[in-house]
Amino acid sequence: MATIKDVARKADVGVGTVSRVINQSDAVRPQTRKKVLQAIDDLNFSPNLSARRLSLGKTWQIAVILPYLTLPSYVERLRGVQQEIGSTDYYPILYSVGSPEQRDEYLNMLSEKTQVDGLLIISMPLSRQQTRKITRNQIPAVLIDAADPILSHIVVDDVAGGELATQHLIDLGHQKIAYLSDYLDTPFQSSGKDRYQGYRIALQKAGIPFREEYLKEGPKGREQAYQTALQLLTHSDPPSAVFTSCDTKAIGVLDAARHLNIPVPDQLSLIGYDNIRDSEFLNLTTISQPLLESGVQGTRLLLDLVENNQQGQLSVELPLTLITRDTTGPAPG
Amino acid sequence: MATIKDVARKADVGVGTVSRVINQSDAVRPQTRKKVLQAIDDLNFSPNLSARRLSLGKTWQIAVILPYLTLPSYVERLRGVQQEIGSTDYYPILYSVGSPEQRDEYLNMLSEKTQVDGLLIISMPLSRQQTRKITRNQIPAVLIDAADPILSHIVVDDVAGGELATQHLIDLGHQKIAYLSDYLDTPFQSSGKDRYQGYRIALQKAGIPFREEYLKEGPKGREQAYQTALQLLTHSDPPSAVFTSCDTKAIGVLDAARHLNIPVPDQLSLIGYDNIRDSEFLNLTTISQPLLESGVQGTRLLLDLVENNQQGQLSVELPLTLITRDTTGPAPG
DNA sequence: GATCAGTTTGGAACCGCTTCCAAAGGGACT
DNA sequence: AGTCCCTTTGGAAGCGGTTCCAAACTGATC
Repeated sequence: MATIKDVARKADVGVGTVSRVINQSDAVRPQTRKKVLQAIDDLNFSPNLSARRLSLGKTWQIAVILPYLTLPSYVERLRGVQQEIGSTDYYPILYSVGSPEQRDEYLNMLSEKTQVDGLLIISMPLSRQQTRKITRNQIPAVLIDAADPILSHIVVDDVAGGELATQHLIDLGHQKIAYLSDYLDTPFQSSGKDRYQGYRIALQKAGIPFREEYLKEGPKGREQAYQTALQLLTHSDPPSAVFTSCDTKAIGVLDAARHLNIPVPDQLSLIGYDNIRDSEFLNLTTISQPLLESGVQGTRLLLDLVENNQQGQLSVELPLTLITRDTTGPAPG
Repeated sequence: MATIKDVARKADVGVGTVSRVINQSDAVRPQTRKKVLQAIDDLNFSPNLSARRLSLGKTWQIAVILPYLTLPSYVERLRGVQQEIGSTDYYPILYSVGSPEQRDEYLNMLSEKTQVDGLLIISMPLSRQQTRKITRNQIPAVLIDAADPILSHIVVDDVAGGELATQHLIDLGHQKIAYLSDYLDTPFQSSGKDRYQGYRIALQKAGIPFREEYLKEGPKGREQAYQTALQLLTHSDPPSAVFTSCDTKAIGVLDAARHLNIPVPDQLSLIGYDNIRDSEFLNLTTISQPLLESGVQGTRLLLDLVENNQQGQLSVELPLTLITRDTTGPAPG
């Protein structure tokens, strides 16, 4: 492989001049430039990236840390990252995380600098300690789909989302609205709680009293939701509408309604959250968040940090949208 | 940022010794090692990757060139790559290709060496010229889901797959079998065409005449397939079975059948291709190709090339399987 | 043709690591 | 204590770029 020295010799110039030509920089006399270009072409020269990086102290690489691509939402956010980064000189290195241990391993390694110019962390909240390590080492970092007390991040306003969903049901005339959720009190993920808060706000604004028996928490998953819904719907005074904290749960409720022969949306309106792929197929009304957009904006934010070496936290809140499909309708009676 | 020199000074040893400790190499006296480790810890030292790469003449990075992640099959193959590469010291850099121009740009750049240690090219046939450039520069490269006259590659026998699918329908007594596909004549992908060939072969073997109006080409995607299927199924003499070149399209056809109130599989049998994740949920009969496995094997092959610097082409053909689910049944009447 | 300011150029020094070679150190044996 | 061989160590050289500085060149002006 030819080096810059070879080119310099061949073109009968100094290495500095070759470097200047390569970097399209400054003033090189046209005839000199031509000589150099010719030599580069003759020798099929291409600069060594590692050398350039060492010299420049910059890698032009961004670490993208995200869960192993099992969920469509991860893929979608990644697509956003790619879309945005594609128009820059940076390249993404994928760190696909399959377990908490692996996550910690990667994060540890990457917070030691000199590996990449910045960290983009997707759908993965950080521990206090990890956050501290990153800030201490002054590594530009942005979280997508996770909040952080110190680092910049892109999130959605789940309180507003909860309100949006509930308001939709209220607008349809519903008064007896249940909320079915994952456990509200977990230290790891606050979205369920936020959505619940939105639910309460919407009720309050509409002057509908909150009813304890319409709030159901439980473990994650469709099956769990199915069981809970069976109870809820056979209650002596059952709700006419259910808002679930995620689409997976909504599907469980849909199963239960079908099992109990309760027609949806005639007898029961149902709204989920997240707009997962299955929801489209099942025609589930839901709240959608801008997944791709989160990747785009997160990348943009990170590159800003990297390039301008800006300090300070920036947190962006993306808007949610109501997707009206076939599982919500006017309140019966 | 601390360098190896700082560590050496602090531990009162030579830089060579520090390097030896970092690389867990050779013989360093335990007490010396301890001193060095202490200094490394004190200074929060972490070696500069660019320097190391320059010195070693190796990047530990693999370029993964693949189409923008629109199709689940791309994602699935990528997952295979990640799974396999995760257990090594290498890391993938994603080059997501959105257009032929971009593909050429990336390939050109990457064939110039010193950027990465190897090229993994997914779902993207190369031109003669590109192949030549890569071989001339002696860059280890492997194609997944595309054949090549010179470079190693992982493929499936799509002609056999097309035949397998069609034969399945014929076995069920179908005579009016449509084939719905991406555009057949594209320089970008040949699998659609191969599958089509298999379709024709199966028809011929069974003595069923080919009918022009049962062949539908069109752009990628579910929505497109939906539209096409609406036409096809409202034809005066509609097919009793449809074979689509991919599951995404099959799902579109399923939508159309539902929209037209055509029961599947009673009135219409439907077989897809690829066995994407959604197919399982939808109980779609399909031809399964080991997508994830292709990523795994391709990566393994490439790393072999990289590490052993082996020459010679290796081409692996992965087996296809018929997955019988609920969308195919006996021909009506 | 001498002077001068501005432009262009060559090349040493540097980025931070690995590795090779020679030198120093250690222990077993005479 | 001296010898020998093996282990351990220090540090210079090299990887291939960029950049800074001083030197060389340019041509306009007197």
